[in-house]
Amino acid sequence: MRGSRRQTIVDVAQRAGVSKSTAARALSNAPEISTETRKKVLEAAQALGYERNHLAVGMRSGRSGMLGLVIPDIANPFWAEVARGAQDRAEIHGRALLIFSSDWSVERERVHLTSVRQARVEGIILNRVAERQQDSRLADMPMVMIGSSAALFPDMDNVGSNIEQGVRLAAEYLRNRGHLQPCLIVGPRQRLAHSRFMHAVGGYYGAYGITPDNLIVEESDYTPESGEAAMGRILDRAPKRPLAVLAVSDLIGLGAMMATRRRGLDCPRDVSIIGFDGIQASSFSTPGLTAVQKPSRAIGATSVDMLIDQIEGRNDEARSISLSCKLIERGSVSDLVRAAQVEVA
Amino acid sequence: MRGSRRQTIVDVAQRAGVSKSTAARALSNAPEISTETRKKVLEAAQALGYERNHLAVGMRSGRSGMLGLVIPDIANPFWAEVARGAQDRAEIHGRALLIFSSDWSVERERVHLTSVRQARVEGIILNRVAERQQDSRLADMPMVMIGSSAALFPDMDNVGSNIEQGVRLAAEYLRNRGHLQPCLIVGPRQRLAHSRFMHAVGGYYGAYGITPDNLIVEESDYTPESGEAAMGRILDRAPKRPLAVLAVSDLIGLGAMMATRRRGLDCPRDVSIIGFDGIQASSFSTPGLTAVQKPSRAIGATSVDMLIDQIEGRNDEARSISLSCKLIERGSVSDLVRAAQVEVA
DNA sequence: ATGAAAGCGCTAACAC
DNA sequence: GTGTTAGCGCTTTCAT
Repeated sequence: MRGSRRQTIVDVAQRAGVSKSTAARALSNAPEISTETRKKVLEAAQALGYERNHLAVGMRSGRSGMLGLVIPDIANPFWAEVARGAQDRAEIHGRALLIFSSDWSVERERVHLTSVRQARVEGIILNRVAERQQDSRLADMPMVMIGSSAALFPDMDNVGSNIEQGVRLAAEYLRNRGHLQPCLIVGPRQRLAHSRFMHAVGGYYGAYGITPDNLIVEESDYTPESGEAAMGRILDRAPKRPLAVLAVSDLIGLGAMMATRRRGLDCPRDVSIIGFDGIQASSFSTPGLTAVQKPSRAIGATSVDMLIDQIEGRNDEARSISLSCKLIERGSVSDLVRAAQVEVA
Repeated sequence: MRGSRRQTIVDVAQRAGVSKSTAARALSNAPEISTETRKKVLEAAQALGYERNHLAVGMRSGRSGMLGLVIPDIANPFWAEVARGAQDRAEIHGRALLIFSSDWSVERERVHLTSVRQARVEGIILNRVAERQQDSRLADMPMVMIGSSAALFPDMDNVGSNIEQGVRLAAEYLRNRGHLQPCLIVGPRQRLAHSRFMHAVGGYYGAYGITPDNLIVEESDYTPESGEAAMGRILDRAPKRPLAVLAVSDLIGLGAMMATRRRGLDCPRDVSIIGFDGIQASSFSTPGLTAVQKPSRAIGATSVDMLIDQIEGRNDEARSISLSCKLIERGSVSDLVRAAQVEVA
């Protein structure tokens, strides 16, 4: 059989002594077929080493068996986790995943979106970099938005982490340990994730009469290097110690920790840091980075489930799912309250 | 145009006032077409919002525009980097990437291999988990093997890191700093990567009259937890301090560092550790993990280039490319030699 | 340089 | 329950 031409359904049908369509029915587990015929066909397929041509299937039936996933960067630990969750789930639904990294570039995102559509994926899961108003070309096929940009598309299915709850988790944790007014290291200001984060922060601290203007805020890219630089600026601006920092991502928080050390300061004694992501790398620093963990894998898995629902025509109107965050306590935040009590005693 | 049926090449041809085939030629940049006609067709396509159906293209031409990538785990930092390298390169060649995680399971690998073949990818890049003798079904399409398993397929294109050179880099570095006989934490013994690693180790140390039997060796999975356990066993077996450990992966090395700390020992003073991977997470530990860095992205990129060469019919016989490793010096290895000199002085 | 026609491998109506 | 037939949208001879 090696080296010979690829077997088609016709070959299988011939060998099984049935018609093309009967073979097709047997191969696709159609119900209206006799057990005996099915067995014959399956045996023939097996013997021939037949492998269904999904291009042909997709062409005829409209079901290509593929889903598109367009994210900023597959090499970023957070997005890699999301991708893994999506992959596992897609496998369960019998779908393959076409994955693209837009690298936070609007232009690359556009190109990739075109690619997935041309590949005739059945649906697209997208973390949108271009956060402008809705692009009409996005509307005409099953699609699920993931991450913060989802808010811009209220009429679309979307799934993300519950930022409000996550921020509350972090802020409460800080507050319970005596850090009432943490500094913030936020992401790029033009990104939607930034306003969502600030809104959540404002919501929490507003109740305590603190507005974001009262807080020291520095901006950073989602890299440790940039986080380190931002922390440097905070240290310049805020000579008071001890001090606490809430970083919008773990990588940034980790960078902040390096800056702290580089200045001869100790984390958590002089500087407390809390991250936002919950990636594995944060468990390796000393101290480990206490962080709010986003439900990365679940986001990937859920987005696929929602997409399949759309594809199969269940789910009439747009759903918005927001998955809870968890706090991973490690050692990067000091407990000022306990310290004070000990001192008194 | 919204909501209406998807535009086909026939629609484009009609609007441009040419035949289907002329439109097809214009759209695929065929040379034998007048500039004027091409322009007309392109405009029509643009106006209609036409998007080429790659399923149909693939079906007719045999070029689906897709490549398959089957790796152990996209959420593993090393493999995520490989995937990113492959992705960027695939984009350049106008190909999309179908990515699967086998999770080190032979069964899942088999299933995924079937999936990519059914999707009619033009070629497959594979890190083989099942390391038995050659599977005949792998031979009949363009394929490049990546990682250590490649050695089992001498008649296939393959690309990986130069383990011998990497081990030499690590061993030499250790030796120069007075660590003449490091302990080893190796990966699962049944995996081919293990024998390759041990062979390289044997090659280096043989020259110094040291056989692997003289070395303390512990086995570990590619996780920090498992590495931590393995380090615990080493510490039990080897009471002598200071001591050096060469770990076969960064995640394992990082785990070893945690075990060291947990025992109240100091890295690098009591225990020196060197890793093998060069992932970002290793830069966050204290001390940072000195490690041999494998050329992960380059492996991904090169594998795609080789695959495209195969697909396009260049490259008659199997090539084996092995990319050099680099040493990333951080702080996890002590310098016994200098320490001794200082003492003397 | 362009058009007509065939057909890639499959599924979905429609017969029987 | 099974066979027949007609395409899905495109590329590719083969004419012209």
